[in-house]
Amino acid sequence: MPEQPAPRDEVDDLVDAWARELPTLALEPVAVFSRIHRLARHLDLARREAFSTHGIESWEFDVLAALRRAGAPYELSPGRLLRETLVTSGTMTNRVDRLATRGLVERSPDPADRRGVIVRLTPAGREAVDGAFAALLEAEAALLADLSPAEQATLADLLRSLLAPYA
Amino acid sequence: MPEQPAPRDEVDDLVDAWARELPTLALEPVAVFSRIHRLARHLDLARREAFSTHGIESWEFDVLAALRRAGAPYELSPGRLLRETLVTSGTMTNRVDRLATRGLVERSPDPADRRGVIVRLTPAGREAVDGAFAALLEAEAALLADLSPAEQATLADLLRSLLAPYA
DNA sequence: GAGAAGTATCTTGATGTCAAGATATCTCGA
DNA sequence: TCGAGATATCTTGACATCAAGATACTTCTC
Repeated sequence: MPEQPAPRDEVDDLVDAWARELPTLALEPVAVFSRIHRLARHLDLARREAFSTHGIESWEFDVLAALRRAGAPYELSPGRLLRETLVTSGTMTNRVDRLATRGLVERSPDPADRRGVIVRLTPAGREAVDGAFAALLEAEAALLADLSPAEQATLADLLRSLLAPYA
Repeated sequence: MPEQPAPRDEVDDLVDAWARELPTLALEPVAVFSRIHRLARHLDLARREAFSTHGIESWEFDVLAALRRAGAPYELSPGRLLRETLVTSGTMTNRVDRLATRGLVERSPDPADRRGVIVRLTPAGREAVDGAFAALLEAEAALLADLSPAEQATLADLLRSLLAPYA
């Protein structure tokens, strides 16, 4: 039950423009995916903003958060980290290097596998990620304020359905 | 009316992990925004895949599509293009350079403003963008297949509400 | 109409990411 | 036990992007 329907947005204009130029195409997918694309972009900016007050960047949060979610002792392998964060191994090597330089993580050899490495959150890293996560939740909650709890749940369910094929 | 509820997804696991580690935080926003983030990523891959069969890349499509939507004679200024595609001026200069080299757009001086430039779609550019757009719609429609038309409309409406503050 | 401020585009230098490949180590079957 | 293939991480080189600034032109104000 939206209090009032949302006004036309930029994607409505986008769909109209395509409809005018290519009237024979079925444009329904654009209304969904173009909005997801744009929201993701705005979300990135909001994340950057929220994290900046805690002195970390989005890519740093992604890595630190994966370690934090793992629970004490906050350790994961680089391979596990890159699977969690969907980046390549070269990128992860670079990220861990820089986080270690900043003292937010430590690298140590894996005693069980001499090819392996263990990345562990330092106390400073844990402090940074916990603060940044709280700030992120606060910022995101503000973005959801116009939706009722029921609408939020409906939205989450519909998004889960779209994500299901990738499980 | 979903035929059957979607199975648990990776974000359900993510939320559970955070809840285990930080039980006092309200995690509702994560269920929405983390899915949007992930969907945007999968969507990027799907776009790349759909466009590759037409020999163009995502960034090329973004520029060509803006020109195509403008309608005949398919002309826009670089400034207008960068506002449409949300990139910086340096990026747009680079993109137009490469598209012109490939013969998909042409650059000419703006007769009305000697600072200005006009970027125009060539016939080859129009052919490329129309084919790529059809392929994109087809791929996106497949991703939406599990949602009923009513659910698709609900989803689009909820996303519009989230996007409204940025209008 | 002359100067100041605004606008449009391009250039430069730094950065983060990726793809491909190199190196070291492990695992499993013969 | 030996070797082939799998696995884990790191290195390298190329590239697209961005931020900041340079240049050229236009518009506004007095």
